[in-house]
Amino acid sequence: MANLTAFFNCDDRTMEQDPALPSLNQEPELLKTVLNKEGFRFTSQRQKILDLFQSAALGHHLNAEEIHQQLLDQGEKISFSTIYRALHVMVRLGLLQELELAEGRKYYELNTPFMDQHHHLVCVHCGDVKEFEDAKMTQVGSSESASRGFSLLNCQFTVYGICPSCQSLLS
Amino acid sequence: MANLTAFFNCDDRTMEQDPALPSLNQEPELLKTVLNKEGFRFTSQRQKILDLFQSAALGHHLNAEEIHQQLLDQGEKISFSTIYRALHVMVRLGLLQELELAEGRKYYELNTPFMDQHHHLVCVHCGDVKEFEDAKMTQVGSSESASRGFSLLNCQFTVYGICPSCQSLLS
DNA sequence: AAACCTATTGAAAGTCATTTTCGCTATTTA
DNA sequence: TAAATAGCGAAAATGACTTTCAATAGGTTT
Repeated sequence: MANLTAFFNCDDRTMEQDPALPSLNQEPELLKTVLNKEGFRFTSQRQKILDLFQSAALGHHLNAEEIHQQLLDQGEKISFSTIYRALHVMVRLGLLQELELAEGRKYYELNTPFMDQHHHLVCVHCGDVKEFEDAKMTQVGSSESASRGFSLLNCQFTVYGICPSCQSLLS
Repeated sequence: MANLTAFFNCDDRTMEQDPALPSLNQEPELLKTVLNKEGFRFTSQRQKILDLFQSAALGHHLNAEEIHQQLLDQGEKISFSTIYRALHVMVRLGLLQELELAEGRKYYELNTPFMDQHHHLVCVHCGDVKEFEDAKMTQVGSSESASRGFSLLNCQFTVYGICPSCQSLLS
């Protein structure tokens, strides 16, 4: 069986990801509402983590280490366990999306409706990540999952290559 | 910087992935040839691991644990370090492809030319993985990498959802 | 075919991102 | 506002890989 922790490991509550994604950017109180609706509690740590994503450029991805560091930089002490737990809860609630950028660690970014979903072009040498959008991806993802009776949660297209500057370094 | 071990961590030899993929399925001696050409040695362990992939259905993916278990089942003792090292070498040589199926571990499968590349539909609940093909993926991957000057290594489209049987379990 | 060089192996120790445990604190709910 | 318990931080644990190192074996040379 799969071990997709961010989807299923928020303690033991059984709950499905909410298909109607709230637009948190506007409502300062919305995080509390969304959490409480599902029996989670609002905490300042969770708000601060979400704030990081909201103040970054849309589509910017962060990992646990970077979140920890950015909070330290702004004078907030927080433990890694809290960060990981908050990330899982927010993925579960559909606020964040978990990304596999093939670097041995997980990245997260604000979840966006399917139509705006973007994908990633990764340089395997320097780790640089470029984002791009292409409606064909979402089409293929939804038609493929529909044809097999899957209910679609999300889809990721990741292209691995070597960026121009690394190409010149390597040659 | 990225930590894509299978691309870059085969000891310290600097070598690029061979763009011309040999079709190993026919030639029993080819593994030795391919290894020796790049200064690697042919060993029975490497052959046995490759055999597992070749005897499985094309596109079947295995992780280190499964390889270890299957070899044990057929009476072969092998260490995990040997398995991981062999996998890295074979990815480096273009014989295998590394997959990120978002389950906290890496999967491998026989590498196929781009035109036959297939993608994955994963049930996040039971972990079941279906394969599918769609030429649009490769098109988008190569045009996107070309437009940014990246040299394309490979691309993976992974769709996450809930399979029909898990849907009925969960409802 | 024996000698030689060094890549590869297995066992065990080490890494590192993430998870869990547990006593204490803070948010909800009654 | 008190009782119930979700969430917190610190530290220990986990698990997938990696590395180390002495012994072995593939490939090459003589």
